[in-house]
Amino acid sequence: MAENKLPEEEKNTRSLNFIEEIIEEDNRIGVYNGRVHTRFPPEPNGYLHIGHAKSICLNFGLGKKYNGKTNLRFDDTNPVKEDTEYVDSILEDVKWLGFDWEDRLFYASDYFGQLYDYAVILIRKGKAYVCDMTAGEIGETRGSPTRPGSESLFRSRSVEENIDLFTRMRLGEFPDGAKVLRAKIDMASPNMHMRDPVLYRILHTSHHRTGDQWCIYPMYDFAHGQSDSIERITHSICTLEFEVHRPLYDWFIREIGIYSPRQIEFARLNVTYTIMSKRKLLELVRDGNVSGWDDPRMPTICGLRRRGFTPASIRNFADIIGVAKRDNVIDVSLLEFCIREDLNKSANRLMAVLNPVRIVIDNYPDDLVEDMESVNNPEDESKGKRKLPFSKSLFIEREDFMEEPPNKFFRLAPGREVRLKAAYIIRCESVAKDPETGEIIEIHCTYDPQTRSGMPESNRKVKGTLHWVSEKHAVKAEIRLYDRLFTIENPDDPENGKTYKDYLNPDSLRISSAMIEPTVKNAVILDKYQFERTGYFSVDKDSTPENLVFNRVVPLKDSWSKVEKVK
RNA sequence: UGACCCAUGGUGUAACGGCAGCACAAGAGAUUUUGGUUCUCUCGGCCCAGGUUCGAAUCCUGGUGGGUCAACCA
Repeated sequence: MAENKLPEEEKNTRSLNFIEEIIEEDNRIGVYNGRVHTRFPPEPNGYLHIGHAKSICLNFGLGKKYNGKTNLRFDDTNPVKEDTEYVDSILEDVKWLGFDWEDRLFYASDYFGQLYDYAVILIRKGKAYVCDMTAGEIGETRGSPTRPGSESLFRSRSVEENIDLFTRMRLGEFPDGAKVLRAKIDMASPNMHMRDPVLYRILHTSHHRTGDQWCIYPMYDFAHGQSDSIERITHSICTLEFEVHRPLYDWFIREIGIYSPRQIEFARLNVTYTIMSKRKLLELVRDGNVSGWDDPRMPTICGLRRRGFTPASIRNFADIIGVAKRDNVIDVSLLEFCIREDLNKSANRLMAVLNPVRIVIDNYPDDLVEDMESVNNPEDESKGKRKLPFSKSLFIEREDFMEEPPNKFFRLAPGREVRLKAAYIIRCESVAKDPETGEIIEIHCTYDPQTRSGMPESNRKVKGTLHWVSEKHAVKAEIRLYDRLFTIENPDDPENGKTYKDYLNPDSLRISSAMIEPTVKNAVILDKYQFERTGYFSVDKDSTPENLVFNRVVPLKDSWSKVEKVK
């Protein structure tokens, strides 16, 4: 009993990350009456990636941990970039990751009316004004981080004039770019975001949800905090680059005089050998460097899903990497560890030969077929067993045979014995080669009938165990082998004169085929298997019953190839 | 030539003034009908300099290094 309790206790006493500390302190003081309400606020202008997954797991995880709630809100304030295609994919991805926003799906565009009223409040307080300068002029008069800006000539317009102009902006009397609404704060602030930021711009563009109802749209800064406020969010968690926005976030809430959530910033996720920037990801798709947003090499959620990652593995990854404020680059091997750990326990095993060479058991009866029994998953007895047809002519991996084996080679070689998993121990007697090329065509073996799995003699120790598949029963499938998309750890940090594109890995996709045991015929899209001794594979969406296609999620750990490389 | 943020093994992340721990990676061994899994072990760290203190990774000061900020993007 007491022992059963231990892991539970450990879990509860696990140290808190800095956000949890803030929340617990807020709860202790009673700032939000012990209420915890978070939100995940994507802009629907692209597909979600593993970095978003970190944020999703964080926000929904916090909601769950503190018996609170988590909203899904689309930050859709820029109709130029946004589209329902992205809304749909985001909905699907969050759901797939295993999170539920229940009845709390919101859009910043739901609040356009309210936001407009907030702007009017600021105007009436003399805290906002309509400015006629061009974008260029506003930029020039903003100054620089080290030099104060200068005030707009329109800064002193009367409240009445501002109300009139803002109303007419909304009515569509002015063309795009003619006027903006600006906050009246401080053009000399050391924080650039406080130098009379733009609140509203004129955009005669149809919005994916509000259509042509509006021709002025709020900027991020004017929409985000107020949306949080409207939804009674307690802790508004975002990434580090918004840290300098926080004074402005608080300024709007205070000046408008509404409920105040608390913005907290954490360091975004980076992973080695890939990129996380939406813009660059989009370029890869547009330039055809990958097949699409869901290319299995992409760090997108849909890419990882297609590759064969499980929601649990990604959630676990997000949990393990932690949350802090310092910049970080997570080693991709940690992600690989997470999916291996999950699939090792959940994926059934299959015999699949990726690079086949024929072996003939010379002393095995020509037409005999025996059913060999093999466990589906040694980690999970409940997964049962299956039958593998065995016959005279088989395939094994070409790499599992060497004519002149080095020291620690435990596999098949002339005169050597190995075990065929779940079947017999065989001995290599001779090798048939192509007289022209010298390539091995056939390996001739003999088997020991007393060593069939389960028989007493089968306990004989041999150095190696190989996977195999019966030639006439084998099912051929297409195999897609993936490697990292980039050749350097941090493609975002290229050498002088180069860009991330210069580091694209030309071998990130290798298409091959495999001979697989007949059980594989039952495989359907997204099914995951461990191909014995080689790796984890997932059925691709291109797969059909006649033409199976597998993605390699990740290879098995391979300490032999390491030994080989050292030589 | 500014403001703000950050700094713990190779990579991440703990420590709340009291023995620097965990995970991944790396290395060694045991087990194994997967060179997988599992188990054991090893390697390796507080950016620097002062100060406060009986005692500092932790607090203070000053350096150094890194990041963010000058879209009518989010």
